[in-house]
Amino acid sequence: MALNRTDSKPRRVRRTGRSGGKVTLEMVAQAAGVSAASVSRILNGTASVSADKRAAVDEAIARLGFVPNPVARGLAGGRTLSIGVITQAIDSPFYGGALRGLEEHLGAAGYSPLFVSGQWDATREQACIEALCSRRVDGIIVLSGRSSDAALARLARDLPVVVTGRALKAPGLYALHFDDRSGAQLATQHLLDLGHRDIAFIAGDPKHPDAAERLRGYRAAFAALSSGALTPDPALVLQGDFTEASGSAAIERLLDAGRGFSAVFAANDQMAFGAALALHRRGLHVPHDVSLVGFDDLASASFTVPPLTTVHHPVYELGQSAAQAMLQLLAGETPTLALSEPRLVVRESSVALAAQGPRGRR
Amino acid sequence: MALNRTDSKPRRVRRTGRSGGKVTLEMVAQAAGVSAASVSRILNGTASVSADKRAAVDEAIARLGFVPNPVARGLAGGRTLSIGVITQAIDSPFYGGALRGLEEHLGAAGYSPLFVSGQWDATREQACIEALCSRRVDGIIVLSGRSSDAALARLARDLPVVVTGRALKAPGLYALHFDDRSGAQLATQHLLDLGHRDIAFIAGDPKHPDAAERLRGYRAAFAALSSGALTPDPALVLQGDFTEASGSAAIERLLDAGRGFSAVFAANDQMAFGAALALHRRGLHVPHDVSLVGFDDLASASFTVPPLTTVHHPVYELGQSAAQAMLQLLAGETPTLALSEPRLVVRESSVALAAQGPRGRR
DNA sequence: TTGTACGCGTTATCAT
DNA sequence: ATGATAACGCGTACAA
Repeated sequence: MALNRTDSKPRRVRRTGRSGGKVTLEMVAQAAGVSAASVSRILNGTASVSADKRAAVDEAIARLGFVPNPVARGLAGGRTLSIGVITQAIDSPFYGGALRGLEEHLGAAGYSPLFVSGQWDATREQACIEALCSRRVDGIIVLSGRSSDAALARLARDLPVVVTGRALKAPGLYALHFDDRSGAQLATQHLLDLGHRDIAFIAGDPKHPDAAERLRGYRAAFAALSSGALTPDPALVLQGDFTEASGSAAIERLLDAGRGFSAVFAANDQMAFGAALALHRRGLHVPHDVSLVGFDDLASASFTVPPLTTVHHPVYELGQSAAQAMLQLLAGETPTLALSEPRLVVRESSVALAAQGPRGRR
Repeated sequence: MALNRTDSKPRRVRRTGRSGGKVTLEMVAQAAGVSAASVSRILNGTASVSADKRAAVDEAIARLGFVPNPVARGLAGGRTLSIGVITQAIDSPFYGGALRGLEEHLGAAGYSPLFVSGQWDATREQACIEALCSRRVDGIIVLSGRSSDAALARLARDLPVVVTGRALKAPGLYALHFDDRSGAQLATQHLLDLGHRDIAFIAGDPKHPDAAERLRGYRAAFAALSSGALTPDPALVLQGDFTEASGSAAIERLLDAGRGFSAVFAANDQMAFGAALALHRRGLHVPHDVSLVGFDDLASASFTVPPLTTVHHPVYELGQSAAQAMLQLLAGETPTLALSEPRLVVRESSVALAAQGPRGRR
């Protein structure tokens, strides 16, 4: 059998050395005079190792500048140290902060987020999930997904899942819930406290659970005021879809209908911006003629003219907590953290009814 | 040897079935009655295959629901079908559109983008690049990076690189350049055409190449007007850093200095928004007292009060083209595509000097 | 504690 | 054209 071991034909190395000085674990092992297995064990903290071997290996790693290959790790160990993150639109002004929080906190733990966009489409979202699974992500975080609760629960049987924007309990899954309802109630209450009664509401995309919750909050504030007796005029509830354009359109319809109102509460800041523009076009000033309140507290909300009163939605914290929860799930622990409560940020777009001019009143 | 094959202890499969019904290429090969190599060849279009074998394999793939494992592919073939994308902030309102364009066009070609944030820091950016390389991305796209030209050229020797925001030529690298200078000149020219002469300029972060170009464009417009004789008052050039807050601060300083001005050109929309707010706080109205022009044409620019006149920066197209260029580089071709020219979008924040009130004039 | 041997799922090389 | 077979770089039972 030693017959063809004459070494007459030294085999070339295959890879041409792309992606830098490729130092393998095996090379480290050789340099340190130990087996590859030991190096692996040291890297992963598995089992114990003698101090001197560890020192030798550490030295070799540093000297050779060894960096483990995540791809090989993924194949061998089943862990890729990457977390799939499904967002609805990678360029959403709303989720931006969450993505940042995720990136920072997952990164600190050695995990890399894999961002994909679901485009508010259940089918597309499912395709994203499958793509992520095929890439062997260690877990999946779904930001306000369109998938059914059942689908997510099923997914959670295969790998850790963290979802936001819905209340859902299932093994291997953690739901991070923000209280949209009381946030909306807070905002409406603020306008009621200012003396407003004819408060228009621009609702969000009905397919979005948050939208329904915010509408409930709006109604709840009226109910709380009057022990259930008072309910807002249905004519003051306009349908929007969370875009600026829909906010503008809602105001147009409202104005055309001739129904008076002194304040507007939009289910998100983007619609509030659109509403402000439509009011402006009709010669109505915020807040002198109409008070305006938004929801989400986008970064730009404090720089609009006038700065927008809105409900702060802790998106960065959302990302941070989602990362935290995922990390705990991965560690086999059960997350318990919750999001902070909604908080009203009063700026300059809302004033007392008494301080407004007559034009906006009915 | 049959001694311990009594099946008294049925060996568990190692992987517990995570990530769905794991169907391997080998299983497909077996089902189709061919070798694994052939299946691989069919999948990759390498070499020729007989029609009947191909049919059998296709059938088996469909029947078993086989989906190739990108991780194993990455290890074996050296290609991961993933492209690293370095952005400065994952939640930047400016680059959002570019990320979307990248995701869509890379995805259509079967590639997945890996988004990482450089945080405007050369060191951090370098770390990102190394992380991406260790994950064996097939190429890297750098959106307005802070790395040196030399560092990028060096990187391009290892893998295809596409950069934006700088003019740079190197083998394996393609630079996608947007003409910030003429864009800024366009905007300034617009204000000059409207009769303005005291045009303040809020400059961007000096560490950003675009910022310098936009300043040059501002000056060039004055030079063009007067055959080089006219040059804007240095007191009208304020330093900003591309944030809303810096735009506000710049206006504050300008107003405090007492130097009159009838128009403001901000080097990006965010600073223009900040400027608008600062003017508002000082009781100056846009455009009645001061005309205002921005740069970038953010999605929100058309919904501010009043809608902002600005230079359209084709960010979505930027992402699309960067993806295209990367794909061509990957295919061994030499990209030739260029970005469309800057285009002024006139909205309602800029009017003729003659139409303005006296307050903004000096 | 440490080393050996094998497996992860695919591509590439070398035969045939 | 097609099939064995050896990598790819690492994790991990199992043995020592």
